[in-house]
Amino acid sequence: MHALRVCRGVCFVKTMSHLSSSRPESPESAAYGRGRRSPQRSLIAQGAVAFDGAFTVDELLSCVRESDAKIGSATVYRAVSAMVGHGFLEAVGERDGHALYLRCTDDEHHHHLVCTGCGTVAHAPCPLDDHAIEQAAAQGFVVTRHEVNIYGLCAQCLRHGDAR
Amino acid sequence: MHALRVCRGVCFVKTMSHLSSSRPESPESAAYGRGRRSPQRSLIAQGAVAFDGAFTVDELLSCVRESDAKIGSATVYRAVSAMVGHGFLEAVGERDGHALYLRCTDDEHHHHLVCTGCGTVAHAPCPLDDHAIEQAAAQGFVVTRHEVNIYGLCAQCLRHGDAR
DNA sequence: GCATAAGTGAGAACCGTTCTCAGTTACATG
DNA sequence: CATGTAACTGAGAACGGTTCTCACTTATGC
Repeated sequence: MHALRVCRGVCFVKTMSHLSSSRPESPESAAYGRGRRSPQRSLIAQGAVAFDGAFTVDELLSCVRESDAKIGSATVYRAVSAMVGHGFLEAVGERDGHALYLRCTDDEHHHHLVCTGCGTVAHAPCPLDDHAIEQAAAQGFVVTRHEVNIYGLCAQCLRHGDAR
Repeated sequence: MHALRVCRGVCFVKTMSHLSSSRPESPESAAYGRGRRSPQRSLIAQGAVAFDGAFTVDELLSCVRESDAKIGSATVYRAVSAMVGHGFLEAVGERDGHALYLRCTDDEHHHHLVCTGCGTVAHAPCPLDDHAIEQAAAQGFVVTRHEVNIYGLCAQCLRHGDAR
């Protein structure tokens, strides 16, 4: 696998042998399920894993283009939406009108606190506790879906004052 | 222009004498602050108040067009964003890619549970309690902004099964 | 191999929203 | 009341992130 370069402070040189390809239980099957494998989708999954914070499709695209300059944006959009569909990626809000995505390996349900400076992510417990759900029920509602997007600044960005 | 949807069951015929106009402390000053009054903005504020749930700009536009067929969509977008700026309206998520807005008179900080069937809204306490903020701080973050969008079905829509 | 269905790349289309621009109008001021 | 001016309006163009289309390629099961 070719070394992909830095994307938003993420060093991409980590060896990713565990992602190599066509192995029955590779992370790629986690990313795309029973879908077909392609070199492009491999690169895209690797790119997603290499970020250790939230990223936009644009950022992922630039990352991936360092390895394959001809990759199309539609391909990345399709791959991202497939990965979201398989629970490999998660949507975590937006920045300047661009959707933010995140690879999170923690299985337990929780939310994310995204640094608007650098995309670094911290975990936040799901605030929709029993009390909140009961309260909704008391008003006759059944909760079907919720989004909790929390934005802030990480310690490092606070020091440098580079909020976005 | 784009397909306009039915006014989501809100009847606009309610008399709104309290909103009439040019009164020093009318709700319109709450809607637009020190901005100039215009018949269009009056209608738009009245329309926003007439909905008793969440609505999209499109829906508000159709509503307002029943009183003034020539009103432009840009005018409604501008008025809505002015009202959001003055805290008269609140953004409460989206439905099918259309932003949802809400007139909420409760001053205390809280969130909203939007029925995806009819737009009816229930209150939900802000889940970002001290514990969550402390937990963020422990990870070096300062929280600057949060969005909590909760979607569900109200009792009535549950009965009729008309989820969207 | 071979068939075929899934994936790809380029670029057009989509569509909610914002911008531009010329015309109108509310309103402060005298 | 007249007047100046800055805010507002309406029409339509532009914007921009995302999705769709279509012809082509290719992974994969048989």
